[in-house]
Amino acid sequence: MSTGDTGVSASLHDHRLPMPVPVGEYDRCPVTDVLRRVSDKWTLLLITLLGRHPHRFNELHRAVEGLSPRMLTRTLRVLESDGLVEREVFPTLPPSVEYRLTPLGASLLEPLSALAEWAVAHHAEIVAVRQRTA
Amino acid sequence: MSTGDTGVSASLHDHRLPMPVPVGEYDRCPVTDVLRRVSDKWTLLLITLLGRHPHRFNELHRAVEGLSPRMLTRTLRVLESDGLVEREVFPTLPPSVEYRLTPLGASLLEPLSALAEWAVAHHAEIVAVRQRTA
DNA sequence: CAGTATCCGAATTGATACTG
DNA sequence: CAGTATCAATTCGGATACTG
Repeated sequence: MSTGDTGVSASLHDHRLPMPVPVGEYDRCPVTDVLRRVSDKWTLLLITLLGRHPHRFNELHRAVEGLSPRMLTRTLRVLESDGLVEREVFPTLPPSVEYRLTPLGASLLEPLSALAEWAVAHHAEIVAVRQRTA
Repeated sequence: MSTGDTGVSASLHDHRLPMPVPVGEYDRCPVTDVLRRVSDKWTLLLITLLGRHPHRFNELHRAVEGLSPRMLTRTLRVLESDGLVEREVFPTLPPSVEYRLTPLGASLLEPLSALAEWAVAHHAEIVAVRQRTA
């Protein structure tokens, strides 16, 4: 890092966003799109759990304290409609539904890990600064 | 990847979060904390721009179409209070204020790039799935 | 079991006008 | 120039009750 200027950031946004960033363009920026998807209240957690093994609906519901069925469904549906999660229905009685990461979803775990490691490494520092500021 | 099970996801959340994830604990999870910070509407964009070179307030304002002074200030203040951005006031007339990434902020560009590359590589696929679902 | 339906409060963002 | 103040609109998320 700090080779002088923008070696790092260049790779962040230089998939031809011109410098004066029109927000219309920016909204279609892949990075923001993905980031905003992944970063709502429950998505990351669900991806992580599904990264371990497939889960049934109520299994997820039980695993995550505070997550209502409404938000669980909503979050899974978005993930599904983005092709990150796969939903399989077993027509048993009572019905059983299994959710698992698609290969695409699984591949996302990798870059997410880089960010996770950064977060783990630097979170204390952030919190410290935050408290000085507070 | 896909060595069998959770090689990837393990590094995501195994800083000792037990499997039944209590949300109280999860809210203090460094990963989510950082993700939620970075992923509001303007933060990533501002970090990216500041990663190129320091900017003055109105320089950022002009650079990002659709960003109101209110949100610009708010976003910068949060970044500052997290120690990712540094604010320097030059007591000229009229006043001039420069924002730049701190070393901590700059170090965040690196993992962000990993995610950015994933996003660039897979965004088309996501969009395609989305449209089939829509 | 696996959801859906409904209602409501909270948080986020935008628009705009004003100030040291 | 670099913000702040105010108000309105939208979106997000929680609680709860109900259904095939």
